[in-house]
Amino acid sequence: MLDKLTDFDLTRQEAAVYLLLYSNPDVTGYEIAKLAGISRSNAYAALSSLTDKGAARLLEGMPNRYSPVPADEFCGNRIRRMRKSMDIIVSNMPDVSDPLSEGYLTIQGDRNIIDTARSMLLKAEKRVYISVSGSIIGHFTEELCFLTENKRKVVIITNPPFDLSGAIIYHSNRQGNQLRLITDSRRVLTGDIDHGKESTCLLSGKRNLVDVFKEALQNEIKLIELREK
Amino acid sequence: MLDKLTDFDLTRQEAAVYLLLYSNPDVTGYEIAKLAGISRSNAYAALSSLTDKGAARLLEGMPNRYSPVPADEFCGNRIRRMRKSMDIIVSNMPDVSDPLSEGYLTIQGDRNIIDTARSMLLKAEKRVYISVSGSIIGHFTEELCFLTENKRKVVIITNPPFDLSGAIIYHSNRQGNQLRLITDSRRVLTGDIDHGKESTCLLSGKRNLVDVFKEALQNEIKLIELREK
DNA sequence: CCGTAGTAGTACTAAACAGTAATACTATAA
DNA sequence: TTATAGTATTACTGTTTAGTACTACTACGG
Repeated sequence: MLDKLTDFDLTRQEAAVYLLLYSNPDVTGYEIAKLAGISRSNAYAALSSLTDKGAARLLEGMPNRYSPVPADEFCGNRIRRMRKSMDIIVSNMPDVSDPLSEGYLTIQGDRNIIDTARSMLLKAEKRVYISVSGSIIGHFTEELCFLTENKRKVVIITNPPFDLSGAIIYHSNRQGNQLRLITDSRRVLTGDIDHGKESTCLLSGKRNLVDVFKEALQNEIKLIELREK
Repeated sequence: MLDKLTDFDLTRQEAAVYLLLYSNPDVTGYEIAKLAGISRSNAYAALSSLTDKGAARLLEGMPNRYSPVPADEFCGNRIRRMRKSMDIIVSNMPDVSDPLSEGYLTIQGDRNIIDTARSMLLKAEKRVYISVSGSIIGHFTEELCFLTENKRKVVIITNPPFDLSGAIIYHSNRQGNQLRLITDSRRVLTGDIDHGKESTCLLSGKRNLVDVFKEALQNEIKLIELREK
């Protein structure tokens, strides 16, 4: 929980104080210091900072008391502000040329790989082939639904149980943690995944590489079909 | 622009490097150091960090080259992650008791005041009275639209020109930067605004205070109506 | 072949700043 | 006298920024 709150620009101590406010609304700085086991100077500093950041409210009086701003409100405000910043950034950025047809980009870490795959899926215009284990496919449920709802051809190879209305699904008792994703026969993302920060994938738009992986996936599908007879 | 990017967990140096990648895709760390006027050790550190954070991609080769992740993708990923964190935080938080009927909360800073007002507006179930200058009313356009679309009674007192379909609007050549907001005859937010961090407002649910401000607003409306005859 | 210049990358040190931890002090209320 | 309330200050640790030093490689001219 503290970690999640640090995503919203709070220091660990501020996050701890915020959580304390939640279970003890209308407290004084002195009480917070005692509850948190931190010095009063830090408690007052944290409360002041929380108030500035819109996570707490001051009930002025003698003594001053503090209340938390509801988490959905505080977090929602922060996210909305970031959306605005994003709009400003995106509208001020030039278009970036697409490097994918020139070579091979290395994507490291599960998080970045999953983010990259999501982005590819959302930008797909015609068809998508994805082959990945059951533990990973769940990350893409929303994007795959979006695609099937928008009449893209979606072919999925994964472990049972997995179902998705509108998609063509091949069940395979695949071992190992490999990801293969092809979108619009133009981009491929492939490599190992589910190894935390150590996962490494390759992202490319090179036509020959795409063709090689398309053929590999088609062969995988044929083998599954043969096995089902 | 650097400031906006620091909202997305980049240091200022990383943000500067990211912007450089945008105008110079497929560069080496050595080139980045020269363009940014920073030491090569910092350039490599920044590029490594940007790659970890999902803002840049590595084109492995001799030498290594780097490309930016498109800003909408990078920022979108970050915001999505924060939404997830928000969901976790919100679902793990107990309901917080409402302190508003007990006293007077102090809200400081334009940003927090506007955020608080937005929250009050979105939670309004029946009617809203708001009196504020034209330079501020624009912050609430979206929320006010939402209210009128959802059949809440919305009464607005502000400077011309301002219009909103479905709301009752009284034009007033008001001076000074005062905000008065009453929602559902139960909550009031009032004080000065448009003074940056120095603005201070009071937020309360005390019935007598709400009644006093309701009467004050009704009087303001009567005066405007008389003037228009 | 050697020397020079430029490129590529990493290891290390240092200053400034931020976050955390703590002490000391003043003032007030119970 | 004790507890509460709040601020000022110092110290330590970690991060960010700035920089130096070093090794290794490539290209080019003499």
